[in-house]
Amino acid sequence: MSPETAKSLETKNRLLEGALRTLTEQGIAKTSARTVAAAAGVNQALVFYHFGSVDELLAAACRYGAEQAVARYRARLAAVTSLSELLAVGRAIHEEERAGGHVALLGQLLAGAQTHAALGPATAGGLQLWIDEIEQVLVRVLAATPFGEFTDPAGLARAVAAAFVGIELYEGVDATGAASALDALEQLGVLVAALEELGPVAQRAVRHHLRRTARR
Amino acid sequence: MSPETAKSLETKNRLLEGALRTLTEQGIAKTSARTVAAAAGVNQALVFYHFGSVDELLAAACRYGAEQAVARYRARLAAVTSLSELLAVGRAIHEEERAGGHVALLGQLLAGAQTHAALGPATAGGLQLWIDEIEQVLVRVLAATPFGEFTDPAGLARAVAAAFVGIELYEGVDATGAASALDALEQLGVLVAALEELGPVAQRAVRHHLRRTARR
DNA sequence: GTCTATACATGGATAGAC
DNA sequence: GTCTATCCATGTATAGAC
Repeated sequence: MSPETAKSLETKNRLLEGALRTLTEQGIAKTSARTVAAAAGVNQALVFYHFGSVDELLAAACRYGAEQAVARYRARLAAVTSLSELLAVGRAIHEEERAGGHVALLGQLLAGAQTHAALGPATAGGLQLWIDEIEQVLVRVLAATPFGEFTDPAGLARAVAAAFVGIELYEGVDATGAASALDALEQLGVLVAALEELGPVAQRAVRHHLRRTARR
Repeated sequence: MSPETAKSLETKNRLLEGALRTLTEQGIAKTSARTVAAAAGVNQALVFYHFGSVDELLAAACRYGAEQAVARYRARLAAVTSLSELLAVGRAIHEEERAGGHVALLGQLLAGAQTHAALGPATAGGLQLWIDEIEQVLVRVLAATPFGEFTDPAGLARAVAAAFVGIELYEGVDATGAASALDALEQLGVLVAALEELGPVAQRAVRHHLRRTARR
């Protein structure tokens, strides 16, 4: 669009950061041009000058925030080589998210997308960044199990991402409940990890049984 | 409180229904005393007269709506006897939710609870109704598998409920993605169902292996 | 090009009419 | 007891100052 002077970029960045802070701390219901501008320390009308509308600012903030968040965890996810490790990393991310709230932010935008049509594609895009990372991990991890050929990493990655968003939102109203949910999933991970470690003979038997009964 | 005249109850009910309609159709961001009252066909100020504040109305609507929704599915959940059946019922519920949106409504309230403190307990309570139902099913279903003794139905029920809320919200911005997520989970259900049908000898072997490696 | 002052719309809440 | 008219706060958007 414009040549993007330093001053303009500075203000835009302040607004993006302000939008993220407001969304995570106040939620979509309390996010407005005024509240965001207050968090950013700039005049309220600059939202409209630089982004056209509140929705477009939020859409931009979504992309901006999701990229940052995913980049933050990318290395750790790339190091995962088993399902139980994936669960452990998920748990660690959850702990950080308690403070950062980047995932719950997607929940806020998902909720807002209901009315603010412009948020739909942006939020889907932000979630997609997570999905892509998770899918890569799942492809790697599932190939090592007897279940690899019966699972769909692309679909599962979507399920995992959406589920994680749900759990992060849930954590906001019942921290104990969310903790027990993650505990249970971790336990489930240990279970599957144990199956991963079945001897080669048993693995072949399971695989054979699955091929007969679990035809997709 | 008051003797609850017929007229008062009528207005309250209209407001509760109006709140549910507004939350599902417009989302938490567009839900206000005015929009709810418009949907209910009553004067805006009646929200405050009958419920004290918008938040208290939403909290009441949450209880009201969650009870209705859970009652609607209770019989079907009670009939579930296996994991794959549970997944199938979950899928069927999702299809109905596309129209009804009772679960996505919990997502909206979860998002709103961030700021509107009064919504937190109410939403947690609404979710709890779902969790209780799911937990009962899981207790029943898991006992029949070789994994029963290594899983925590209470925690898993929370994980399942939160995940389902996340997927319903996700469906709002990417229907195809949500469908593939559910497909993948269904496929996973078939997989586990196949393991359920391992012969008794193999089941004992798996169980034995788990006892050694998956000590909780 | 960047931002402020200002106009107009919507939302929350209550004093007082019926 | 039930509800309406009305007030003030908050939100969106733009016309015009710098």
